[in-house]
Amino acid sequence: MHSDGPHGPGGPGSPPHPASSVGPEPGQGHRGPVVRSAVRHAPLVTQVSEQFRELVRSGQWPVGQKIPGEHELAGQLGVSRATVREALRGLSITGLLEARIGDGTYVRATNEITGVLLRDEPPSLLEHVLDARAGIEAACARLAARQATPTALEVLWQRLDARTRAHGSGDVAAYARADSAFHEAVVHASGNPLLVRLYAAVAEVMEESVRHTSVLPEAPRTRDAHRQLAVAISAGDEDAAGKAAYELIASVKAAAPLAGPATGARRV
Amino acid sequence: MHSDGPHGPGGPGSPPHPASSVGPEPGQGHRGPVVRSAVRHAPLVTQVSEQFRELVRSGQWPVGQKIPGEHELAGQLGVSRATVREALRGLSITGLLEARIGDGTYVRATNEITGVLLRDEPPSLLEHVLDARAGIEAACARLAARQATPTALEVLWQRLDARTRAHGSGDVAAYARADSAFHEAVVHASGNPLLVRLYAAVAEVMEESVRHTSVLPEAPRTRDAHRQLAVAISAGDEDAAGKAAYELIASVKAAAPLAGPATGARRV
DNA sequence: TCTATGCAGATGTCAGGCATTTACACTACC
DNA sequence: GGTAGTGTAAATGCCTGACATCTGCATAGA
Repeated sequence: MHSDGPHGPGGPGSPPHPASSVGPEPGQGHRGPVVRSAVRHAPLVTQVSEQFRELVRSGQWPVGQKIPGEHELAGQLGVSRATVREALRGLSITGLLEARIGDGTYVRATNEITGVLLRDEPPSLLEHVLDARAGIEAACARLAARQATPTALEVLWQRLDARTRAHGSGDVAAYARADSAFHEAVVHASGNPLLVRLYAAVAEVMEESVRHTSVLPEAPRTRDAHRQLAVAISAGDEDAAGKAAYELIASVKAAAPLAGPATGARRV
Repeated sequence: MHSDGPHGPGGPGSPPHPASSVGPEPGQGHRGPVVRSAVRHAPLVTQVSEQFRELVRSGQWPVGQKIPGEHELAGQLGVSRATVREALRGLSITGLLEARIGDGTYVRATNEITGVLLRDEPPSLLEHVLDARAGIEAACARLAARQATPTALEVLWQRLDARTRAHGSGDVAAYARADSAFHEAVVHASGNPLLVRLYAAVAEVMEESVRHTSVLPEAPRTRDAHRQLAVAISAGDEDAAGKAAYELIASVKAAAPLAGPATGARRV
């Protein structure tokens, strides 16, 4: 070595052992809090960053919430503030978090791809988002029609039923959730993890675009479109499945003419 | 203020003025090197990070290349190493860069979404990537058939011609480029920036998956598929355009049966 | 020729400091 | 009573300087 000091790593009074996690429950991180002396340890920053990302993704740090301060996090994790800062900065640049000077750091998105998309093209016409969503869902629908497992099909129909029931109940929040769940079932039935991720990102961007969504009574055309989609997938008809996905979005557009970003839009 | 010191920002001997850029040509950064006292300045780290990202995206820092060291970057930009580190860390976490301890920092991807995808699901069956690509391209093809501008159509046919010529020439590299250019033209013709970004990401993932690509003579079916796609888009036939995009991928799959990731695959 | 060694340089981590901004409670004034 | 101004605590932003540790490479040795 080109330089030698009398004290251990981290200068005089090095921290004995990083311990404790950040979330509410102590000692149950992603894969343990922070391991410093593993046989082949990954950089500390990476571990810390991973931990934060897990907290965001798992919902322990919900979107919009203010997370603990840098000093506090550093203390809890037993690492220096610089390390925490680098980790947070990474997630900020990714778009997952957002640091506000003099205030604190807030959670901005759950999905990293969403973060990137939102950061670079915030307005992004709602029509573009809808078209992209339709395209990905159509692709998934085709794949699902070709190769969906029986289990996936069962889930699909269950979700469709739940969606119909939720619509009848009048509970808008429940209806919105059921609707999302149905569409996710379609995407998952494709069996393609890549498309699942891309869809999730686009869907989250859409959520962001139409935050002030007012759920209106859906048109019969829209309701039919949902059923047609499930039917086509179950029948294994690729072309029909793809077309149904597009018809679905078309029905939504017809019910809510688009005029620009953040226009009053309906649930799909 | 709760504490006051006799010296300026950054302790004794603060840097007089950040200057000079990082790239080969001095003084021509993204929008000037680093502006510290703007009327409403964004955080320095953000500016620096933006600058690095631009260098990656513009190709001044090509994929695979080792970028200058942190100390050097800090010196050139006139900021502290901590700031440079935070900026680099952000891009590392995103997947754009990759830091190797004791060695240096390397460029890993041009597209941030690609970086995220590669980081989380590195293996990702080649078939999944192909299907995702086909799905997005099909969606773009449908949109293009509906609303492509005359200019976009002209570009499309030009690229198809160029692709055919490149194939005849036998120059594999040129052929690969021409092929990519054609597909990009299809996607751009959709007029949807969101889909353009997603396609670029997936395409880059594919490049990574089939790095050792050996370009084989394309089957007649594949060549026809390319032409059919252009025809359908020009004719404004949505359904035909979508089907053509899928047929294109199907023809490639037929010519090169997939057995797993990194299987010898052909150019599409 | 092959192997061991040492050096230079890179990233990783830490500690501590001060600057700047913001939210919020408090006070004084109208 | 309501409003504008003020002050303070706490947060992020930025910097300095040091040391640890790893890696690539040139060099000296077997």
